[in-house]
This record gives sequence, structure tokens and C-alpha cells, in this order.
Amino acid sequence: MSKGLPKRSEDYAGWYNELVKKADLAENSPVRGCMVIKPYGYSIWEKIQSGLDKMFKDTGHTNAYFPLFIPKSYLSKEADHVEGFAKECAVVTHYRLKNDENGKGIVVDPEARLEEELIVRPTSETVIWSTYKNWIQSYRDLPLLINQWANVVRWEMRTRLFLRTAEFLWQEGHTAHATREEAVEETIRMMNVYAEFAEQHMAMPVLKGVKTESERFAGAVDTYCIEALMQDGRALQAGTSHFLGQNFAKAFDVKFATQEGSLEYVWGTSWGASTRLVGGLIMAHSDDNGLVLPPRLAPIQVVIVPIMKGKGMEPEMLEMANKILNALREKGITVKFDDRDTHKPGWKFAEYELKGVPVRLALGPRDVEQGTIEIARRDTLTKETVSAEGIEKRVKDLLDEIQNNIYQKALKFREDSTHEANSLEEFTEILENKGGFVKAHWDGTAETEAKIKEMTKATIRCIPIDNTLEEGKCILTGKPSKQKVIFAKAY
RNA sequence: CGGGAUGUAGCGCAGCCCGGUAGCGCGCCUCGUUCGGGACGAGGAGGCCGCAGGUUCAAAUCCUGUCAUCCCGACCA
Repeated sequence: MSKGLPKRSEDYAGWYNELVKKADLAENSPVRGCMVIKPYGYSIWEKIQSGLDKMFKDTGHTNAYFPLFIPKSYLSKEADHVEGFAKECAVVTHYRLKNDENGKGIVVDPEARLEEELIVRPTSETVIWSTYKNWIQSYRDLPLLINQWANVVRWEMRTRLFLRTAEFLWQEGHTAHATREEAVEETIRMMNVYAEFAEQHMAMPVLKGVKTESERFAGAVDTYCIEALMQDGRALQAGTSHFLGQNFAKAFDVKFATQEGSLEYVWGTSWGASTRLVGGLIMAHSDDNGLVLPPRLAPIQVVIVPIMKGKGMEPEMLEMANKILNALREKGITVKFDDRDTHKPGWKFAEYELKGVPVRLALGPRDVEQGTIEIARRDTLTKETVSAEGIEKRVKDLLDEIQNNIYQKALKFREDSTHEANSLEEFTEILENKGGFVKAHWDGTAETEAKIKEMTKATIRCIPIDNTLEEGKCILTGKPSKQKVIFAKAY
């Protein structure tokens, strides 16, 4: 029914792009690759932020803020890190503009060249570790558990709203520890935080795993990740947690005095999740009618639409609506009463469906007369007329049910879209016809991974945590393999 | 950076081949009737046709250049 929204089955990419715009989540900016996040889209991000932020605080982290600009020389201190990010950095070279002498507007003042050029952070490891050097002297200063909410810039070639933009919002945690074990534990803990958030809040099932060398974060020893599966059968990395070993400590000379009096490099982690999660949320659940939002992240959980007859709203109807409104609010439910007389009910129904509001209540003269109300759920598109008595309890339960239902639906989709391949032919066939996650044996080399990528476009998304070990042969080289890994075409 | 396409009203498009001074749908504004799944009628506002040159009596239309955007590849959360 939604006007002009392409069907997922016919044009998935077009469906996504249109949905983001039509549901008022975001739009393109005058600057290529950047986006304007509109109020409704930003509200979802705020929900993500507050949910994650609480989990970070609950695990002992505190927020801080480090600067947007990083001296160019910092980036080059960690060899792998610079190699990973150098190609996509925005660089600030001047600090002043002036009026053009030929009267053609404004130009960069060539006199105002910076002594040392600044890069706009693509991530903050370097500036943070250079700061940690001063903050950490003794084992008493550890662990240092810090997170920051910030924007970062990575000059991407091809961008898509939320999924990949040149500037994006994220959080990045940066921690320092006395021992390797403690840092690894932290890395895994934060991966689990992301997984729990994705599943409990976003209703998006994820695989937890470790990245292969070629997919690893530049500068990390190990990258842990959560991988979600989108409805078109492509994988989305939804959060990463890196064990940095002592790489950054060595690059920035961050040492601490141990209890025994020796001087040692600290062990680091970093972990991040971005506005990409909003893209994942959209692609995980939404349908041809528009967004489907999990109640825990929906900016509006319930909308009440009055059906007006004749001149406007009857006082009785208004009274009933307000009663329900208050009862719902007392239950902690976010509810909107849309009493605008500038739009017809049918228009509003379609609008809130497009925007993914989980529950809609419609209230008309008939209901006022009979003490009933129409309750409709977004996830199943079903509706029924029920007694208005105790509606708040019913809505509360329904929100929980919807949250659970869309998770189960996404989980079933992932299970149905996960296949095993025992040969290259089988592997290719699955990717071409079904998509999704493909479990297959791999000989453990980057060369083989690269060849498979070249042939099929699929990459190793992760080596699952707690993977079952089983002897087998690599689907490409036939060399021995100890376990199957997860392949997929990815965003 | 290669290959392809497109720039005309807020959005989506037609007009261009065959030059004659701009049109359709949606949206917007006013009034009225409507309101239980994107209402209807009547009236109205809005565009130096991406930009710069050229050809011509005359250019959205032909020619040259330029800029921008989108799609497909190489890179990536």
C-alpha cells in the first residue's frame, strides 16, 4: 500500500534507499557521502545510544571525549594501523580563508598553511594512546576503561545511508590493562555486550566470532565481531571488539610499573558500534509496507488514532483517548496521540506503518459507544477490536510479544539461510541461488580466502566462538582443515 | 581511478530526434464536502530547463566545454 516503495523481492537496494528517505530517517547532504540524520532517524540512534551506554557503564566504563583532529604524525606510529587507514583520511591543511582578490568569492589563504597537517579522525586509537601514556604510570592506574561517543570520517568511495557514509556517528571504547588475559577478557566481554544488545534490544540475532587476518582491524592482534544476516542474504558486521595486544602501547610507549617494580607495556582493547546499526535494524525486520521496529528501540511504541465524524472530535472520545494515553504512559510506554484533523485516519494508518510504530490503537464513535478499541500490530499487520478496559496491560504484553516475535522471525530466517558446503561447486551454488551464511572448511590461509573472494564475492565473516572442531578438507585447496568457518557476501 | 547513464517546480518525470519562449503526476496554499485503510470538487502559488560559451531572427531542444549526481567495478564499520 505504501506509495512508491519498491518491493524487497524486486529491488532490495532500491527498497532500502527509498525506505530510509520515506520513513524520514535520513537524507543525503550537499557533501557527497555524508548524511543528514532526520529527527525520527536520530531518535532511533538515541535509543541505541542510551541502551549501549547503560551497558558500558554497567561494565565499569566511563565516557570521555578526545579531539576530532589528530596530528598527521600520530597515525604513522603504528605500522599496520597507518596502512589500514591512510587511504581514506580527510586532511586539514589550512586554517583560514580570505576574500578572493579577483572578487570571486572566498578562497583558501595560502599564507595560512598548517605547520603539521591534521587528519580528521578515522578512529581514535592514536590520539588516545598518546594521551594514555601520560595517564598510566603504575599498575594502580589500571585497568583504564574509557568510552567515547563521537563522529569519525572515512573517505569512502561508495556510500549508502547508514550502512556506509563518509562521516558516521559511533562509540569507541579504549581500554588498557595490566595483563594479556585481562585484555582478552575485556575484548570478549564487549563482544558479548554487543551481541546481547543486538539480540535483546534490536531483536537481531548475531553470530559471535573472530575475524581472519585479512578482515582484522588494522593494528589489532585479534578482532572479535558480531555478524548479522540481512533479509537479502547478505551479512552485516554489526559491532567489533579488538584485542590490541601491546601494539599501541609499544607505538606510543605506554608502560606501567608492576607490583614487583618492573616496567611493562600495557595491554589494550578497542571496540565500536556505529550508526550502521540503524541500517542493520532496518534491513533485519522491515517489509514492503515500511519499517518494522522492535518496541525497545521504537521512538513511538504506540500511536492512538482517533476516527472523527462530522465536525471534529466528540468530547467523550477525547476523554476516552486521554484516559488510555495516561494509563499507557503510567506503564512507561511511549505513546503518541495523533489528533491532527489535517489528515484522514487511513492516511495516518499508512504513515505509521511506514514508520514502523509497533502498535496502533484506533478509536472511533463506535468504540466510544461500546467501550471498545481497535488494536493493530505492525509486525503481523493484524488487528482486532477489544474491550478498552485494561487496554494498558494488553498493550504492554503485546509490545513484549512483538519484540519476541520479530526476534524469532529473524532467527528463523537466519537458520533457514545458513547452509553447509562440502565442495566448491556446492559453495558456489548456494551463494548464487540462496545467499546467506555458508559454513565451509578452509585451509586457514589468506591466499585461499582471497581466491574464494575473487571467485564468489564471498568473504569469511568469522570463525565462530565455540565452533565445533571437525576434521575436513578446504573446499578450494583440499588441504586439511580443523573447522568450518562462516562465509557470506557482506555489506 | 576505469565503464555506463542522468541533470527541466519541493519530489518523480515528459518535452529534446524534427529549435518558435515549458508541461504532467505527487506534494504545497485557499474554500467546501469528507474522515473505521493513503478522500473528492473548485480555485491558486511555484521553474533565468546544472553552469559557461557558441550556432541562429529565435535554444530546454543543435554544437563545444565544464561541473555535479547516480549506477556497475577496484577499497571499506
